[in-house]
Amino acid sequence: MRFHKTLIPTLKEDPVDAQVVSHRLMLRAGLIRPLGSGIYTWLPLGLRVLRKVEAIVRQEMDNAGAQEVLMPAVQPAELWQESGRWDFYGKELLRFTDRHDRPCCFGPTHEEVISDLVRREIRSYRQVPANFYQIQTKFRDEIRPRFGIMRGREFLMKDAYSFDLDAEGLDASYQSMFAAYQRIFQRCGLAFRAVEADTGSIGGASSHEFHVLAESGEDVIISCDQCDYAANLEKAIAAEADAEAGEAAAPLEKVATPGQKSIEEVARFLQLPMDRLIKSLLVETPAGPILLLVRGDRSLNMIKAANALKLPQVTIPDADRAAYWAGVSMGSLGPVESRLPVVADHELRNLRNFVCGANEEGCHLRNVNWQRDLPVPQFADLRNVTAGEPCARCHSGRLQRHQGIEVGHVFKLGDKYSKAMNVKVLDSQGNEQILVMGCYGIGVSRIVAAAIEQNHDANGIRWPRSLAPFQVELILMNPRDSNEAATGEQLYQALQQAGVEVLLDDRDERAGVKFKDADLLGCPMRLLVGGRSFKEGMVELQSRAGDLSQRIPIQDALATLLPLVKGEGHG
RNA sequence: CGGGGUGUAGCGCAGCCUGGUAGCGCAUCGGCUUUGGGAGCCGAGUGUCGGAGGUUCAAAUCCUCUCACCCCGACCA
Repeated sequence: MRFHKTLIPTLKEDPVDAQVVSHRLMLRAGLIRPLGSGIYTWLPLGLRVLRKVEAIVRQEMDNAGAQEVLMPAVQPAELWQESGRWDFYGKELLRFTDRHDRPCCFGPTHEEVISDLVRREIRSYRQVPANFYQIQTKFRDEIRPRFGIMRGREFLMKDAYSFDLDAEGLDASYQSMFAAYQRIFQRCGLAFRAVEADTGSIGGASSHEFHVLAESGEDVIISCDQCDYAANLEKAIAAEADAEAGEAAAPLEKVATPGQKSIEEVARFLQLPMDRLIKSLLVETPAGPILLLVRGDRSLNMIKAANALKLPQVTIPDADRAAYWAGVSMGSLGPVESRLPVVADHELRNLRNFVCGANEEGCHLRNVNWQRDLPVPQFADLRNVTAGEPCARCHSGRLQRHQGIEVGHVFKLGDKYSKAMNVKVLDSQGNEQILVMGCYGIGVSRIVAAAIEQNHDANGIRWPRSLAPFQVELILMNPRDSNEAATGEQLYQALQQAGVEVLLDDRDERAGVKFKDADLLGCPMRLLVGGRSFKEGMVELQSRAGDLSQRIPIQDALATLLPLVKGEGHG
């Protein structure tokens, strides 16, 4: 491809709105341009990278035996009403009506559509297992799109859906996809980790997420430093501490704690460690207000809370409503003689002589004990684990905390959709049987951003070889010099004939401009034709990684370069 | 959703407080000189000042409404 004939609008200055590296570099390198909040045009260079990811995904899915289809982006509401998600899915679902006033949505995912297809077309147990996938544009009307392509509203996703006769079949399909995903992310040259995950609004039994490790990641993942336990923070658990030999119950005591609101303030005021306090959190749910308790030094995880309560959503009410429900300000709220339903974190089960709000303005209770002072509540997993806690699986390791970008997610859906939508076949005995489903997503466009987060330096992108828009950028130092131009042209043609993807920078610009742009664009290899070395019959070969810089005779250029760019590597 | 911020040339910004000829840098176009890490000089073009309404002799500037974009926020909110 010729630079001067291609739209590659590089920017010298950092776009002011871009907060993360990948967003900045994608704009600066001319890969994308924004159209609205969370929606982007992919320019020629960016599209090449996107197609690289797509091709890798497609190959591995095909190899794993999945069949490619392409489903509609626009879907009728009836399907979503049938699965029950029309009401359950919140504002993220972009809804609209067609000219006949029929409600529709722009598909954020395709469980309903594929279920509908399969129930119509697949009748016999002989036709399963089957796995269908597509690579398609999705739209999710995110609360707050940000970080460019990383969390856009419109994005390119690969989604696959497996159908099996029984749980064993689903296990096999799941494992096959899990393995395919590992190959995909390896081939993309990414450092990633598979973790146990919450199932979110897709629903279903068990699931794993694939995270690219990066500081800018929006998700927190927890992993053990000894065994292979790894989980999303929304799901991660730590080993429970052993019950301590019981401290004798001390007499209950009400203490005035004027003006001491936060756990920290109260702990300091009473000269107690924070883990002797109980944090009382009033949350709002579709089932009304509920009081949640975690240890003073812990934090509540709302997703865990929603799961524990078996409710779709748990939110923090605004201060006025909270005070109305509680009858006291939040700083003095507590579970003793509370009118509200109480759920406590597991960790509090063995806590004795603890401190909590007295439900009386500016007062706390100390030496509170379950049973004697208040009924033993329901216990559940409500809290975030913290780095350094012992691993629940191996008990010898310690938990670590990383940030990750979720690029893949595999679920065992079970019969959640197939039952609701009546997806069944006749088995070998002639009996109807509901199929069990799995679903498997990959954020194709997000991988492009994640790859940049992991592969860049101060000067620009450093593409892994497998994703680079071009393997080689051939810089013509002075296109107006006919000798240099002719040699550059020959090399350009020869490389193309040898099947090498090459970008010819034939712009009539100063050398410095082309060097800066080449750094920014991040092709793994750079070939300089012209200038000083040319006068000596040489060209210069450099790697973007900086580990290679050599002069080679013009006639040897092709032979030297080819082995370095052939095949798929991680460069 | 709540809170905050910003909208002025393609991009980055100043001007607004205190109303009175719409500016600067980069980019673009032309010319000359340059030419190995984002060149220099000379010249040129470029704007419904986000939109609507209002106040005023006069509005980028003041007031009201509105739209868009960005940031922050779910353990004292």
